[in-house]
Amino acid sequence: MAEGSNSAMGGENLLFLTDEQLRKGIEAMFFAYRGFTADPDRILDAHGYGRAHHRALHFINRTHGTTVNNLLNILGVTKQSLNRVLRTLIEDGLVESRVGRKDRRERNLFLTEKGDTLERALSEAQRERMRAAYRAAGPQAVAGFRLVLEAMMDDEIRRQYLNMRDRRT
Amino acid sequence: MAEGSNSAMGGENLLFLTDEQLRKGIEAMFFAYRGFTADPDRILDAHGYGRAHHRALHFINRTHGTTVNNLLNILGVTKQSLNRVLRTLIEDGLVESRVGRKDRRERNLFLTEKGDTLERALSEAQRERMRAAYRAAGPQAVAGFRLVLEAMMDDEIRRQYLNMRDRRT
DNA sequence: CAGTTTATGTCAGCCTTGTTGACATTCCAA
DNA sequence: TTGGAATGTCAACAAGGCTGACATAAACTG
Repeated sequence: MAEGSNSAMGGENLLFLTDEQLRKGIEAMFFAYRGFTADPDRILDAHGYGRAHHRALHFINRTHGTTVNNLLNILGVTKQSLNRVLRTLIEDGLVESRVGRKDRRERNLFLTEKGDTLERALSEAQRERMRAAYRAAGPQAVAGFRLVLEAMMDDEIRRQYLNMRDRRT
Repeated sequence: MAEGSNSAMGGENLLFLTDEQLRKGIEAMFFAYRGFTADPDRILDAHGYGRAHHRALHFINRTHGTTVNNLLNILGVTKQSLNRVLRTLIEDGLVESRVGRKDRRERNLFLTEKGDTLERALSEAQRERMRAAYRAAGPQAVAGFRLVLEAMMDDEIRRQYLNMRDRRT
């Protein structure tokens, strides 16, 4: 009977919106996010870094030469908070900060080779879990997964997310 | 660690597993989780609480009379960390801690009426966003969403998650 | 019963990563 | 050329993770 259970009753396509179904979705998000961060966390820990470092490395790698201000918008933290993380990454030689050419108030951020190496290790660990989940769930599930996640974002963030151009599809 | 590692190169049914697709999925998780927590965070902030309090309230509500130890397993934090949060909730009269009947070493945790009120406000805000996302994405997407999330959890956690019996509301 | 294990709570102290405030530098427009 | 806006840095504080040590009470075991 599990099958046609969606459209069976009066609410038609709303039957899956019971509080119970929603609660399951909420808990799934909570537990899945833990898994999602678990593998990089282990690597980071071994290097004495935290999740904040990972996020910085990810988005610097993603948009070479990005400015601090741009990074702030994406990460949604204060500049002071980001700066602390950025400083250690620069001191440790993972990130290079170059004074902007056009506007010398800006700093353009790049990964060094060392930074790139760590970023690859982190993202590969995370991709590996994502890949396994995608394989287990199948292509159609993946499409649904992305749709729901996108619908869950704040409007402004979703706009940014969708506008980030793909690098080599 | 192949360089241009494009996992799609060989198999047609793996076409969606390019590094680029995986990266998009990773970023979608990151941004969506922010949205997922944004509404409760605002409410919590107004009450002087944090996310840790929300998690405790959620799972106490979800499993009335649960023990401290059980909560520790679900939340995946140390008892010192949980205790700090629990203590303030008890002091503030949101949670009641009763000595266990069967085993008097245990403490069974319950929400008071006040605790229930806050929990409802928090979960309703979160459900509302989830509901909107589900509506926007459609039933089929929701099924995929849940499948991928479940596949992303750590094995032990997934086992717990799946075993949590439904409370038919 | 004596000794051990289990469940819980508490104190102290550390770390990461948020926050706000103050301030220096640079750019730009009036 | 000067004042305001933008950008980034330094300092200090708070939340909430963590570990370690220890206390208590109850349960279990030989």
